[in-house]
Amino acid sequence: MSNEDTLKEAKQRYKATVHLPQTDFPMKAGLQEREPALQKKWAEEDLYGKIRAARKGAKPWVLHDGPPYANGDAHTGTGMNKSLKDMVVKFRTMQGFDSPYVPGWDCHGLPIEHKVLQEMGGKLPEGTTALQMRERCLEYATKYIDIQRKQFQATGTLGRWDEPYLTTNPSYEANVLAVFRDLFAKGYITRAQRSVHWSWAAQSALAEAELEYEDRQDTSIYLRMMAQGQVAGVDNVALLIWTTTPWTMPANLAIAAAKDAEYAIVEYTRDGKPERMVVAEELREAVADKSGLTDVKVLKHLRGAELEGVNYTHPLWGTTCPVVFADYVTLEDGTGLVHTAPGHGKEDFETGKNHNWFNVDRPVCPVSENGTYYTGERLREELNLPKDYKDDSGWLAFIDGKHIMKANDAIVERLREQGLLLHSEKFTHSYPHCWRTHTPVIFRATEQWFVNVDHVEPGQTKPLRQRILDEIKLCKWYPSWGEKRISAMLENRPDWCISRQRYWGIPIPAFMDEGSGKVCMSQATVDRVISLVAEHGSNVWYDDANWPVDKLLPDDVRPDEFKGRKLKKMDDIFDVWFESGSSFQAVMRTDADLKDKALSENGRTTHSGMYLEGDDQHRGWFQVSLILSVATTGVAPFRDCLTCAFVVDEKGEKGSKSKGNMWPIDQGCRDLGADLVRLYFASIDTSSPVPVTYDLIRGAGDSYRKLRNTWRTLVANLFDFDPDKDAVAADKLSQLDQWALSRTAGLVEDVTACFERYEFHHAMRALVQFCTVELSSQYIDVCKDELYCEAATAPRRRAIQTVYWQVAQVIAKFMAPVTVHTAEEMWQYMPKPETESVHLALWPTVGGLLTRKPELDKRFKLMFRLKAESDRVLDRLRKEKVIGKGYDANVTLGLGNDLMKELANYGTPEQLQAELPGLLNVSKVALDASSDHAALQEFEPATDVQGLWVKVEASAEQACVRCFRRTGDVGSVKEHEFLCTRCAKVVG
RNA sequence: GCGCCGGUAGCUCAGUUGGUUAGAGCACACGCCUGAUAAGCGUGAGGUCGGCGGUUCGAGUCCGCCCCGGCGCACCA
Repeated sequence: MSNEDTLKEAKQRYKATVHLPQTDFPMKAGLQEREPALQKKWAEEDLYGKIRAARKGAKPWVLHDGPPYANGDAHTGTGMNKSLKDMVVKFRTMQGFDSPYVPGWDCHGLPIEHKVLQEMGGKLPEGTTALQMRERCLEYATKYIDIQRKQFQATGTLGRWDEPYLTTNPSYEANVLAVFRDLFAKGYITRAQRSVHWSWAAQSALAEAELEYEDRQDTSIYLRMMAQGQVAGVDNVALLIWTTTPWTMPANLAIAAAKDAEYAIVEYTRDGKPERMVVAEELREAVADKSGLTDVKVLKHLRGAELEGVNYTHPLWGTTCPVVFADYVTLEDGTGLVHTAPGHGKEDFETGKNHNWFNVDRPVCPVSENGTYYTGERLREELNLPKDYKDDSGWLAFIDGKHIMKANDAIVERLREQGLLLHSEKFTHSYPHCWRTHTPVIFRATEQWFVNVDHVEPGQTKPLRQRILDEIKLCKWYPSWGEKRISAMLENRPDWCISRQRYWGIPIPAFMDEGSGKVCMSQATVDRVISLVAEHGSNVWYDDANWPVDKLLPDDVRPDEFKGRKLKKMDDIFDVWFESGSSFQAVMRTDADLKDKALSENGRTTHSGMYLEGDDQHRGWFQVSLILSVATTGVAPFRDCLTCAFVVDEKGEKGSKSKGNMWPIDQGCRDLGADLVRLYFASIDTSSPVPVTYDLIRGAGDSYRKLRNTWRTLVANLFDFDPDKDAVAADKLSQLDQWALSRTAGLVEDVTACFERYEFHHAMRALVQFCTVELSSQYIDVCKDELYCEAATAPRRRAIQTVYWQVAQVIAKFMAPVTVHTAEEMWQYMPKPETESVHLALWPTVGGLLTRKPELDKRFKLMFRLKAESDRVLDRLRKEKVIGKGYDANVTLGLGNDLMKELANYGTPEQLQAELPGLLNVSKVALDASSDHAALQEFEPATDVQGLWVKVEASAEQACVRCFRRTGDVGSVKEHEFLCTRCAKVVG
């Protein structure tokens, strides 16, 4: 055999004695195949049930799920919401809390009713009963619950999916009514005539949360309202008003002016004829410019107060109307004289009410629920015109039955023909729209049920609004500005209109005496309805055949004045927000799995630990939940309120189903892997708009692969490690091992703190950073030689394996709430895992081996800085082809006095010279503190360490064929001529 | 109009109570290793920290004004 052959053969032979990593844990994730399989396994083995059993009796910490609407696909944004919730629940579970997750759905409401009506051809067909229609709605909702459930489950979210809460469950409905009953008992409920937001397309009143502001172009008009008699001694004067809603002119009852403002009476020429009008002095020029008036003369200035007693002739009806004063008249836009139509404006309504222009039953509101003017007699009646009114002008016939949006332009033209229109122009402004039909909303005076937010209930000193604001302060808001936002909203919000004129919902349990028109409601009557609904569901209200009024409300539960009277059921249903806002009662306080799981802390008890939704819920679910919970139980429904922002597409546009720029969440999970999608959501700051595209999510693959591969290396080196037998005690660990554990302990502190604050992206950053720097580039790289080349059972090797084992557990656990499938897959490769599933394991805590050692952190920070300087010079020599791998080199560190002293803290020169080759991944390191390094060419000054010079030279020594190091002692053991002493001993 | 949140490398983001020469990952360039291998390691280039002014021995960080982006609230008669 030639020497070369001998060497080759020796390499082969010795290689077999090296403990190379071994693992079946695949490098490639294959999420698309593995995730569904794992989910199936979890379902079959009932992992959720096992978690519940394992945490039974533990301290509760419940995230209460806000119910998504049972309509359409669960898109990416909804999926992000569910994923974040699952992260919180899994984290709290791992912290040892009993943290059940009961998902729910919002099933009633206009959108479904709308869809079903469309399927029926636009309106309820003749002969179809409300009951039949409601059955269809329920079918529709049920269908989408099944669809969405599968979509949500694709994210790997665990929970009580087989028994979610539904707002259509009779028990849920009964609880909503119970909340109403309590409010009623405490005096919060009023029924009153008010001007409310009204969607003529949806034919229903709308809540603040159901409005979306969109830009809209309207025609704004400047209209001359002819004053009767003199104004401040001037004849023939018009009062100039401005409006963007000409369709409200028929309902005009007055003009409002500002008492303290200065007005001008001006004269100008139009169409060759002189005209006079009153306009606010401040707006005079602007109005004249816009209207193209040239020769404007001011005849007189006057205070607003001087307009007192002035009347004008209604431009349509010829009736006499007054000028009044109102404090909301401003001089920013318009003319300083405000068209006032109490039937179509909130403030106008108040003005009308203050002046007793209408009795409670009948403000002037000629517009019907579908947005058309009333017709015939009804129109006359609603307009409150004199009985003998002759429609000489033809206005009555003109608007009769017309749709307001169509009438707008026609009315403008007609006013122009009458010569009353000074000017008209297009005007773009943001205007409230119905969130479902996307049609402009109007104000319409109707009779509705309200929750009075400023009511002081018996036994309380503060109004509800203030008590809610107090509770808000006691909650924790993430991000913190959420508190300001919701406080501001609560401070400003009007009373809550809770009635809707629809079918698909829970009926407001009110009866009316057909004879007297009086409303019949008492605690007893509501309780009666509650018990029926609990048993039969809310359909009893619509089931006239089986539940006629007298059976629904027998005499014995009626208040005395209604006994024996002919009653009818009233038609209103609850605003869906009232339903979902009652979930703290219908779910948290009554569900069998949740009712004893309120969160108690520092003497304060809230019905749940957390609500987590999109930040649009500040004006939606959070707010209504707060109102109902504080009003009925005195406390907020949650301790923590976490919000996330909307998802947006690559152009930054809000993702929405209707736009089609977002895909269903399960599709993304299937195509990319649920863990990747979840990791992406956990890697980004979800408090500002979250951009979501396939490419962006694929970008999270970098982090994913880093985590997976680093972990794979750890576990691959544990193939012969049995923690029970091989784990070593703390005193057997090297300083480097302890440093690694110290850094891990630091990571535990950081990541835990981040999870506690729900800052998943900071936690993930810390984790990935740790894997990249401390593990991959530092600890793992440095440990390879000892791990591979020492004897299998050598204390050094077992020490490193002990560290790997510890660190591998920590990483798998930290990944568990986020990459739920991958962490579970990892867990199956852990030697002797502490639990059957990673999701049953306990969150890592600091202590024992995982102890922070700041002095070691400091020591190795310096060591790795030395390594960085050495690497820089090594790299140069590599590029110059002087050396290849690090073991080809010997390094001499030239040390200044200060650095030498600093190093002395960490060991004698001999100790350091023994330790550093390993750390620097070179064959030999010498410390030289005596030369004048600056003067020596072969020394290169360090760039980032004061008083350090580096010299690198190729080693002349022979490399050990087993460990590749050039230690200078190869062949010292006769039987192993190609090995260094260490390897020879190991091989034996 | 009022308010909130952002603006740091080509991209995604860190940057603690003001404190050496502003960091990381990806991407890019150049190398090494072939015993983490559809991996791993190293080096490099890349920044007027949105702009201007102020406080300070010292400002990405604190203050004021402005610009840009996002959002919320109000007004919209």
